Amino acid sequence: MAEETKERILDAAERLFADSGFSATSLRDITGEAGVNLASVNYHFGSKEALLSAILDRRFRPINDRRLAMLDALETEAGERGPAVEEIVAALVGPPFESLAELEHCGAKFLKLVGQIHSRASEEIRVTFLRQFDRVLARFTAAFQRALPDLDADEVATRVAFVVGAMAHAMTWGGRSPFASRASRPAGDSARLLESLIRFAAAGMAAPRRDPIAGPIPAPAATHVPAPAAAGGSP
Amino acid sequence: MAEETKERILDAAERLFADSGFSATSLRDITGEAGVNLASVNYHFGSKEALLSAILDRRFRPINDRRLAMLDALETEAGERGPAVEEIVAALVGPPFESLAELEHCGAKFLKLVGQIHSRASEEIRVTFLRQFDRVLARFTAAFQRALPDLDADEVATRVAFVVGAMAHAMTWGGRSPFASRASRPAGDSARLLESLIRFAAAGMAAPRRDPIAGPIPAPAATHVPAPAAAGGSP
DNA sequence: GTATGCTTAAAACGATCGTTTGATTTTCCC
DNA sequence: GGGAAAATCAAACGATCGTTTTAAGCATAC
Repeated sequence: MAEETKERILDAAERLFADSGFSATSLRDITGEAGVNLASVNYHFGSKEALLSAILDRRFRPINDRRLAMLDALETEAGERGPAVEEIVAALVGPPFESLAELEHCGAKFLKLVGQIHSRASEEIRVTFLRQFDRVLARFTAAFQRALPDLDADEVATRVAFVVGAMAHAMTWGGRSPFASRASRPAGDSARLLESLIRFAAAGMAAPRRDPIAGPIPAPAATHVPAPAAAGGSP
Repeated sequence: MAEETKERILDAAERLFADSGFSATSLRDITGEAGVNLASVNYHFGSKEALLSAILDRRFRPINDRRLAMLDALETEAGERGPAVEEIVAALVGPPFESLAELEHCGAKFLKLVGQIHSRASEEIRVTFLRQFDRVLARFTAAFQRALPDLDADEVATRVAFVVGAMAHAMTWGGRSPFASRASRPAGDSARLLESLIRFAAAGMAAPRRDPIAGPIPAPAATHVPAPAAAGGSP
């Protein structure tokens, strides 16, 4: 009954961290939900922080391995000119969604946790564990750079960050905006959500670069809008 | 010295919440940083949750007012056919970045807090305060729908969520991915970041819709990749 | 001057946190 | 079957949490 306890803790903690966040979830919540003793967490994992690392490691390692394997296959297949933008995007954002589909309800909450981690990422976690993302991001940024030679390196890195943000947000909220009052999207069509995300991200990555010739962008600052009168602007 | 204490609390709490998150920041951290007494928070705001609401309200109200004012101006100006996609995007994501520029260092940390809230949004906060986002998102979704008549309503809502995610991520991390080891982007070029975001988001919103004719998307599932061997795939 | 209303100050409250302890039970190999 | 190792258990530790209480400052109005 050794491994079972560890996995019960991992599952419960993954679910609770995703729902309520790391700091707001107590070890007593976790052990209560898992049906194990309070001291089991510190016995098996050493500390609460180490438990979080174990959760992330369990899910992220195969995801990142799969991302790199898909990118390898794409680059081998495409040969000289490199894979297309949409293919690279699919290799970057696809594996997390595949994990969602595989784990079905078991580990579905993990994706919410991913979104939380992407936006929080306490310093300790970042330096001790998430170093593997360096490798993944570097590989994908290089692939995008080759597919988009018109963009400078900074622009590519910035747009990759946009893709990661859109992905994390979609994972956390299932494609709906968090504040929309409408009922949330029915579960199960994560394939459709992934398809939409790939199209969106590929088009964004391939957007024309700034200042193809010159001149300021015609959009926001140009449109002079008087500041809204007082506060509380009703409907 | 009444208003000064309240604002010192708001400023310090905004900064600390943005850096460490809501649950991980104690009232003693806040009052220590602000140089005020511990009981001042509960005296002036009632509770820690109410303090967070006050912080969000102080910054979000003018931002959302400005978003709607810009959209109003765009729609008046464009007349029958409605504003362009890029203009709508600029009205949606521009105001938060303008607030960053105006507040400069004073309230710069607020954008990180925005990113945190967009990904966390504890239930109480969501239902009591952030209802105003319903109005904003409904208006902008309708504007996008008019500019992109080929897309169905679900697809528009999904893509708007992607834009919000990319924006929140950019606000939190300043356009760099959170796990990149490189030095963070020098502050001050938030205008460039905004410009990149507008281009990216506009292109993503205007991406061709799914299945212009038929057939599965050629990207992820099609590429058969053998699952990576064992765990621990080294560099 | 005293009284009144707002604000700050210091201290303590009960609750809950992550962690540790030491005894007890279970497991598994010889 | 006996015994060392691994795992679970109840209980408590010190620390810190959000909140409350009580008293002291300090203006202004009478």
